[in-house]
Amino acid sequence: MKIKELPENTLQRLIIYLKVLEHLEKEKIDPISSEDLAKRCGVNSAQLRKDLSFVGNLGTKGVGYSVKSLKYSLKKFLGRNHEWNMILGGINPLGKFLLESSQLFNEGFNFLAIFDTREEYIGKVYNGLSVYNLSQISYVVKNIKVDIGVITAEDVPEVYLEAFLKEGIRAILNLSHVPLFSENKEVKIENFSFSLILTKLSYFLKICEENK
Amino acid sequence: MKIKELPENTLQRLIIYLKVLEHLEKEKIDPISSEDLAKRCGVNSAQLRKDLSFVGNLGTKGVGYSVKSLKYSLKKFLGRNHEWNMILGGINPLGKFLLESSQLFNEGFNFLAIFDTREEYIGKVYNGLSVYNLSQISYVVKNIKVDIGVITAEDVPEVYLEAFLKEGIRAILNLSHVPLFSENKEVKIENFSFSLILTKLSYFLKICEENK
DNA sequence: AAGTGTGAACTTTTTCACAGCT
DNA sequence: AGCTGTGAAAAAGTTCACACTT
Repeated sequence: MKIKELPENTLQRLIIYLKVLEHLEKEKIDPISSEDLAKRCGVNSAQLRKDLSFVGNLGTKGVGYSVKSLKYSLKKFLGRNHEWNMILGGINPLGKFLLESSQLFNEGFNFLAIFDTREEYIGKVYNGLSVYNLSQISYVVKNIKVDIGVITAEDVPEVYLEAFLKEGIRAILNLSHVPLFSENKEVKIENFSFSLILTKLSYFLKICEENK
Repeated sequence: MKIKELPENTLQRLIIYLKVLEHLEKEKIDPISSEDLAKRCGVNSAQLRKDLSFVGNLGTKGVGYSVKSLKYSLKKFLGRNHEWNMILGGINPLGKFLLESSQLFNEGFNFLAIFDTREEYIGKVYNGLSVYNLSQISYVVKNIKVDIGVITAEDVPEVYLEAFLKEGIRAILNLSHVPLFSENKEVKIENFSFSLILTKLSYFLKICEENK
């Protein structure tokens, strides 16, 4: 059944289901029906069941889903059942925030090193990690398997991307203000910025104002 | 032509086009063809032209698009041609980062007040703004038009949501770890967390490993 | 000659509705 | 009786391909 490729939107929703389930565990609601869970996730129940069918046959007919085991299945399916090694490109307030985030650490996303291109930052230590010169990345990364490269640098984000890809890093989170892309289909780049998501809201507000 | 409603994915892409155009302005490339711009935005040219057709007839046949005027049209269409007032719910490292972000400020997203439910934070000042008790929100917000409510609180994000909605705030950015939804179609809630976007990458990496 | 704007064809995603299990 | 899992139908989104403008 896993032949069909997972649509991007389904992936996004599966992650939301997981987040809501993690929250639900504390409320001792168990089992939960697709109807109930769907409502808490802002989707309809057919959608939720179809989405979950990509993961497997997880429910019990006539009963619903076990919160605990559904959460476990989703975590495993999403690759969140073990840890991932990350490096940071560019040290700045956002980078510092991520380095210090216990939430990310607890979810298995660990930073191993920091890189920067600006001389004045090389050698400084943040959250127990040294800042290395980006040009030295090959040496630093030689003995560790880096899974994810996070770019926070605002000056030359594309230089960090290039360096990361050259090291064979396939998964990139780009948090700079300029979206980055790669022709290479083996590489996955996620672009995010707060102004991007706030602009979605500003569009919504503009439409609201027009309809008055 | 504006009769048809804008698909969510089109909105997201329009914002990316805007971001790339802003970057492009510095490179003095002008005019630009849909082919060229599309490549820089990770989409195909038909998609880009179709997306832009929601905004209007912006190009010149046989020539392409003026970078400057396309940027301007997009900004206006997306509601980014003026300022928006925001309030923050919950003071913590992420909240502090957002308050201090000059990027957001420069793009017209301004924080006006901070709210929290925890006594020990009330009265403190961050980036020139006082922290008010959430229960006092009606008084504080009485004379200002709040456009966007940003929730960073990790303890009881739903309490902040409820308070914001009661004040008539229609646009919510929820950065807590638990996704929030509203039945009310007049309200737009954007849910985001770094672990959500990193989980997209962890899924990608898991699939990569399986195919080896 | 070059490149937009857009109906029409195609593809993907969502919703419906119900067979089938507990 | 209740609720899942899923084909089939409906809706939405993407790509094609070309008429048309500069």
